[in-house]
Amino acid sequence: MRRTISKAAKAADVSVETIRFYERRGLVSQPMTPVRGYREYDLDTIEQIRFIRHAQEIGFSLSDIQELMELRSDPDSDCSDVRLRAVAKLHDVNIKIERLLRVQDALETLIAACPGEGAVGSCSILKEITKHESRPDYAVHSSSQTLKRSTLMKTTEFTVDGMHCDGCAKTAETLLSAVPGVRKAEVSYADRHARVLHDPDQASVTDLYAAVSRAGYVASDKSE
Amino acid sequence: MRRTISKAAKAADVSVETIRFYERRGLVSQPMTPVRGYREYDLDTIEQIRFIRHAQEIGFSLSDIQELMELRSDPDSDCSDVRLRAVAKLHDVNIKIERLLRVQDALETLIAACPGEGAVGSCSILKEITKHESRPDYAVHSSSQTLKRSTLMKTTEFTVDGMHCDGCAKTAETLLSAVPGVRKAEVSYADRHARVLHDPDQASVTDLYAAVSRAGYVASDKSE
DNA sequence: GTTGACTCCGGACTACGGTACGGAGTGTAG
DNA sequence: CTACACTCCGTACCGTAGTCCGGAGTCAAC
Repeated sequence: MRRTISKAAKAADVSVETIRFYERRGLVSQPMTPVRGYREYDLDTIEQIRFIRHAQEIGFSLSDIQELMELRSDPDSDCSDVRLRAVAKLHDVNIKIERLLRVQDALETLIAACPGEGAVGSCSILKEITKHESRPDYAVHSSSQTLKRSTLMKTTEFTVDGMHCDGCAKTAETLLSAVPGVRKAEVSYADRHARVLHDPDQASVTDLYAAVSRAGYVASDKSE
Repeated sequence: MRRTISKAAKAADVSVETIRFYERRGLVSQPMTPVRGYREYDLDTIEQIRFIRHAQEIGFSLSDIQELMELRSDPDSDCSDVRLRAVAKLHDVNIKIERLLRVQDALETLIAACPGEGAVGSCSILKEITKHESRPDYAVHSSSQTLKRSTLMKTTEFTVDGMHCDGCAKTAETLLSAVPGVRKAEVSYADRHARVLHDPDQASVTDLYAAVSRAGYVASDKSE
């Protein structure tokens, strides 16, 4: 029995439409054997689809996954490229978690303060939302952030431990560059050393330390 | 100077298009004074827009906010309705946080295991994603979940403390009903008592306890 | 040889929260 | 009085990850 699309879908635990969608997006290669108009699927394709679902589960978008798959099939690409993407994704996830924790906190506070009965006019939750002042954390359209750009740049140097190759150093550089306010970042694996040009008002030294520790490295003052 | 839409937008810190979008959605009332074709905005409308943005920050969707605003302007509605929505939203947020924490954990494990260099062929991250088995938590298209429906229902009764009105009881009921596997939930404020009809395979007693504790109430075995 | 299940394919639709565009009218400063 | 900024309105579009639809072709069993 030939493995047509619905068998493949069952095997990979997705819907037929999903496979077709992945094909359209170029995520999985269309099988090149349209025998009499029907395509046949090999185990390789099913493996690809499984890979996609697993990568999705750990937070990668379909575009990310496309890149990962290209890396996987390109013999010139390095494992550090993959690692870099994973670290970047972890970074995104951490940011999302932090934001949600703040939201959780706000909601819990609101709920705790609410008597749970009475007229809406005296509802403490609605009152709180109405009067609540936006904290800078939340500001999306804050014009001050985009305007304040004329501050002095500063170079900070520190020690980074826990790296075991040049790839790690590159990872750390990328993470540091991603911190808002960082203009330039150089990290040396051999010297266990980082040099960062940044606006201290936007990116504090603590922020820099946090960025490298996100990848599992340990930052410390170079004098230590 | 009359307050036209761009002034209102600046005052509420949103874009003109956003205000127009809210108007189309019926989120803010269109000012009824189109003097010579131009609409004028009063402070009330700006207050409404601010309310929307604040509510968004704590996780409410525009549809939620529409409901909240209707509640706010309806003298018959009760504060418990608002509380209910906040609790439901907190519930959503908690679920999102849990999911992200699992993702965070998975990524951290992957990154920690990665040497950070070498050919992609030997990349531990890609290997791990490829072989990784879906845990039931993650399963989205799991057919077993939708098919397994013929199990026996069971009624569980327990004590709920910490409620201070009938609204609280209603909140608890809603939360319990939202637990997958729960068919029916009754909570009495007067008796501090809950009676839940559920599929014990899908919704354990622990799940039920967790649901009510999410709203700040305390569940315990009725015999205690 | 016909019925029913399956496949092919493109295109439209879902939810969410906006953003962008184009043509016409209006307000105001120089 | 003219240029430019602003406003009105409807409509189309962005990204994300699919889902659904309809017409046409195909496969296998009865």
